[in-house]
Amino acid sequence: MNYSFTVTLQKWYINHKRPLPWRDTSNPYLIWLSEIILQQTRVSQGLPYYERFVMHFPTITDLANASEDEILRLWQGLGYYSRGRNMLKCAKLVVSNYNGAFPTEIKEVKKLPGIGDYTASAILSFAFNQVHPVLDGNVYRVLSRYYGIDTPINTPLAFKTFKRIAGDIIDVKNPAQHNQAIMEFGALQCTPKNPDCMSCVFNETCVAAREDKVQHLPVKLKARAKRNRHFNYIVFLSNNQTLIKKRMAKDIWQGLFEFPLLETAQPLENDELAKTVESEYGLALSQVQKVDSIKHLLTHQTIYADFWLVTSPHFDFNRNSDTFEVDLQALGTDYAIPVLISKFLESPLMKV
DNA sequence: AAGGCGGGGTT
DNA sequence: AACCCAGCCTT
Repeated sequence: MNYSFTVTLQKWYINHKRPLPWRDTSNPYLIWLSEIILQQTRVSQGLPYYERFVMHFPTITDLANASEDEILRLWQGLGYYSRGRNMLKCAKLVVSNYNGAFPTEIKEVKKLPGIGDYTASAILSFAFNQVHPVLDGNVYRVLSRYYGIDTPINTPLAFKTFKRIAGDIIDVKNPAQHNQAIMEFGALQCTPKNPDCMSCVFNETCVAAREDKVQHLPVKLKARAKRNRHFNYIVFLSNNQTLIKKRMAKDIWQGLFEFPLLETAQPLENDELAKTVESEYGLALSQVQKVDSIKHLLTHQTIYADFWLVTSPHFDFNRNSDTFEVDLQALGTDYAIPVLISKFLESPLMKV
C-alpha cells in the first residue's frame, strides 16, 4: 500500500466529498441500485432516478416483483436501457437464489446480470468493506496521471495493469473510503479537461504534473465513427387514438415503445412515404403530412427522424399484430418511450 | 479484441 | 464537434 498516497487522498476526501444518499448506507441493495444507475452516468443525472427507484422499491424484493415495463418506465430518459432490464433479472435472481440477500463472494456477484468487475468491487467494498479495488473512468485517469502511465486505458492490458496498481495502493484498513475517495478525487479535482493542478494535494508527487503531461493522460484509443440513420415515424391519428409498438430487436431502445417505424437509407418524400405505407398497411390514405423533423444525437449514431401524420377514411386495416391502439395522451404518461419520442410529443405542433 | 448500447454536460 | 460520465454484454 502507498501509505502517503492514500492518507493524503482520504484527508482530501473528508474535506471535499459531496453528500450523496448512497454513502449514508451499507445496505447492499441500495448500493447496488446506485451503482447500476451510475454506470456511464453522471451523479447529477442519476440522482433523481435513484431517489425515484428507492421510493418505488424500498427492498430488492419489491423490485423483483415489478414488471419490465414498469422498470423501463421509471428508467425512461436515463439511457442504456439494458441496465434496467438486467437490473430486474438481477433482483429476481438474488431473491430466488440467495433468499434476497446479496452474495458476498466476488465470484458470485460478478455472475449476476449487469454486474461486471467495477460494480462487483464497488458493492463488496462499500457494503462489506471488502478489499477490492474499483476501476472506473475516474480511477483510470487519476492513476495514469499520478504514475505517468500511457497504456491506452480502453484495452485489456490496461485493465490488468491498472487493476494491479489499484490493488497495490488500496487502503486495506478502509477499502470502502479509499475507493470512494479516489473516484471522488477524479470527479472533482483530477478532471478530464483543465484540472487545477496548482491547487492539487499531489502537485509535488504526480508524475504527469511534474513532467507537464497532464493534458496527454490518460491515453485512450479513438472512438468509432458516428453512423447516420433516417427514421420515418408513422403517426396514425383517429379520435385521439394512435398506434404504437414495442421495440424488440437488438438495437437501440429495446423494450421501449414508439410509433410504427419505417427506417430508410435516405429521407423520404411525401409520395414515397405514402406509397410505402399504403402497401405496407394495405390502406388507402386520404392525407399524408410531415408534421415534424427532429435530429436526435446518440453517442454513436445521429438519428434524423421525420414524423408523418397520416389520416385515412377508415383504420380497419390489416395491421401488424404487434401494433396496438392507445390514447395519444397515454403514450406520454403510461409507456416507456425514447427521449426522441417525448421530444415529438412535447413539440408545439402536438400541443394544439 | 471489437462492436453496440443513451442521454446530457463540459470544453 | 469532440469528449466524457461510479461499464457491461455480445460476438
